Amino acid sequence: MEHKKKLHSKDMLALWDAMDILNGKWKIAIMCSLNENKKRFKELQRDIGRVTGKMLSKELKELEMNELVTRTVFNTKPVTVEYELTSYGETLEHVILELVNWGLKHRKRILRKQK
Amino acid sequence: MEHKKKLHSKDMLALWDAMDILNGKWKIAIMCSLNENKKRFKELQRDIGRVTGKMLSKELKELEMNELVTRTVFNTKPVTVEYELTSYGETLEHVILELVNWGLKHRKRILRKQK
DNA sequence: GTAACCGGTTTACTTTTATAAAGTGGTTTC
DNA sequence: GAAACCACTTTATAAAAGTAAACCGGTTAC
Repeated sequence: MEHKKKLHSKDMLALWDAMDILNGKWKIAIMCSLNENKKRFKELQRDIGRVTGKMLSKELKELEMNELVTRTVFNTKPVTVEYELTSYGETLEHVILELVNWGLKHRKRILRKQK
Repeated sequence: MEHKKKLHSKDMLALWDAMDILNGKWKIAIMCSLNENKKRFKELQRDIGRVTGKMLSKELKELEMNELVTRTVFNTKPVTVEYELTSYGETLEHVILELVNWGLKHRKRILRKQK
């Protein structure tokens, strides 16, 4: 019976936290869009497509709460609101790239099977 | 206006795939438990705790479908069923560790704020 | 003055996810 | 023969997540 390292409960909590923060249908799409460059509300909505105002607003609030995104209001008329990925938000890049890498391998694997 | 690399739609699909596979309240817990060593249904249930039979069975089926876990039935009486992480399942370790690392940093950050 | 854009919020609804508890068919233990 | 374990499945319900569409106050363009 081979034994590999078991994650401590502290690690498990950290894992839940990370998953929790990434959870939500549009969060990753939002961060990927903002990683390109900062955007306004409607710009984000057009860029992501299919997302409703309600969902975009909800997920942006959650990202803001976790300090992954900043929201800046300018006193133009009509008001301009800019969303930007924080430097802290950028630290998620490694995680996201790992997910992309694994996902790409997974897709290749699936395609091989279908032939 | 600084431009960073934008993820291609292919990468975005891969990202959705990966998130999709990790999605579900107990999936990561199951894989972490099985990473330690293979286990039977009730062993898993006791190890994870709080998970209902229905959920465990559902999530195991999904993991099996994605070939991350194998299910082996032995003709003992009563039947023995063993779940084991596949070598493919083990390739998720990098992803999981990235998530753990980020989560740990995140928790430290939160604690600093609370002082 | 009316249509359209901005950055949302509200309402009403559907879908998905998760829970708790009981049941199933078989086996072993006493 | 009663209780308990195994690996589940079924039923019924509740909570969470997501959607579609209308609405809001304000501003600008025609």
